[in-house]
Amino acid sequence: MSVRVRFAPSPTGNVHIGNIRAALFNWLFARHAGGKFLLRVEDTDRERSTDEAIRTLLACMEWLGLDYDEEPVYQSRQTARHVAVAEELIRKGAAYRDAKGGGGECVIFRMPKEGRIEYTDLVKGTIRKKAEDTQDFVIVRSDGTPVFHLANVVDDVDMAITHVIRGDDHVENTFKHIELFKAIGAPLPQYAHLPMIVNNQGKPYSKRDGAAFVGEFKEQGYLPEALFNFLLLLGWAPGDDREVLTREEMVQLFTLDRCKSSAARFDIKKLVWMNGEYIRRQPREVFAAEFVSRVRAAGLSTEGADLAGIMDQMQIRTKFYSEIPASCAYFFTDDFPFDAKGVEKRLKAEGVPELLDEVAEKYAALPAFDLQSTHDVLAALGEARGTGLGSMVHPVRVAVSGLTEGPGLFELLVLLGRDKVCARLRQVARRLRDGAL
RNA sequence: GCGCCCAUCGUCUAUCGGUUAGGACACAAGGUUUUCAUCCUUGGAAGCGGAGUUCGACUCUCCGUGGGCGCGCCA
Repeated sequence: MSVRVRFAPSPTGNVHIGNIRAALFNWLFARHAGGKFLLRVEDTDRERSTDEAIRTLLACMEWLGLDYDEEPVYQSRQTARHVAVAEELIRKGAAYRDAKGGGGECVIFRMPKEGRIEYTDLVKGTIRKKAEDTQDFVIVRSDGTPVFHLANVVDDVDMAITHVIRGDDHVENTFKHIELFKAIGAPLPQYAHLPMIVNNQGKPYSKRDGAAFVGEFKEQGYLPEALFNFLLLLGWAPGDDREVLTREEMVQLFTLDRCKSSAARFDIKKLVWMNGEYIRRQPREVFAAEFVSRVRAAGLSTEGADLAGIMDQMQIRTKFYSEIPASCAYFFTDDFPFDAKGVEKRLKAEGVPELLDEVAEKYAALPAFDLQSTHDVLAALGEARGTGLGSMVHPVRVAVSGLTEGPGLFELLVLLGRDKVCARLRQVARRLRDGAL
């Protein structure tokens, strides 16, 4: 029988990373097996399940490349079917009406009273429980609406789901679900329960622990491929030492028996590293497209700039695309901001304006303005003053870029070009004398 | 309280009875008295405790301990 799995989120307006990870594992499992990955929107909470919330959900899935097969099923449209199944269960004697709890009569499902219920979890192994430790439970509320367990199982039956891959927090529910499947007379799916993503305290990772929703990662400049890869490594490993994998490798290598059964802490530092790793590995055209669009979106013009040279320098040191305008503005405009600490530390020192003027003068007189010559001028000056190259480099860097970090200074100078460099050095010297910086 | 699940470096993990317990992130040092980053090299860093099974346990079993989850007319 061919594999059919589903992602069954209830749209709340935000998509939690723990949730999307379940989607990711389901997707990988389906793609690996050549089966179907289905989407079921559990929108029975009409308050929160707005059209907007559903759009957010779909957008997050698309962003991560989690494409689904067949039309999405909207659970709220299946209510009549759920209730009909409950009626059927009453007829079979598997459920009964009761009025003890709230208002009117609800429908309660009968759990076995003796023996044991057990199943083989594809990641956790055999899980069993004595029947006496289970209790009958409500499947239709007294207002006539179906409860999660019923809806979930009936939909899985109707969608012919073969494998239920979901969070750890459902291991207990599975006993109820199995009995429901049996009572309905439907074949049991196989189960796989994924460990949870937890915070430093071992509690389920939540918005209080940092970015917890897919949308936040997107806003903060994470690449979907990096997030995807990182989330996969939380609970799964290929078995060899590879960590950065292509989507194809993931699909090919993914199996549930390689999933871990213990919870994983969310370590943002590794995600940050991985994001930089993905940016570095991107083909130049991809990086270039993103780079240019970020620069232009910040209102800067790339006219006349040595884009290829700049990108050579910047691709290896970019961790987030979102930081590009700030880290590169000085390449594209003379009106760039100065880092206050850098100014204080490198420019507000005795003799700096004179130094900058002198450098400008020497640079202007150079027969060729290149890596070697620009370096030699500063080296000679440092030598003459007995202060070394470092004390030349730092003020010049801040003067021409406003920043204390960036490409190697001489690479940076050549990329800017002699005219801009000299003009900026003189301008900064003037502003320093005028106390305007 | 009852039940279920889990337990390797600080973190993510490899190991499926025999390894100097490997890799990655992070950290530290060096290559690099021009920064940041990249790259390379090096370093420190782990089997929760106790029994048992076995010639031999990180690995299997049991008992503790710790943590998580479940026990809704929530999903």
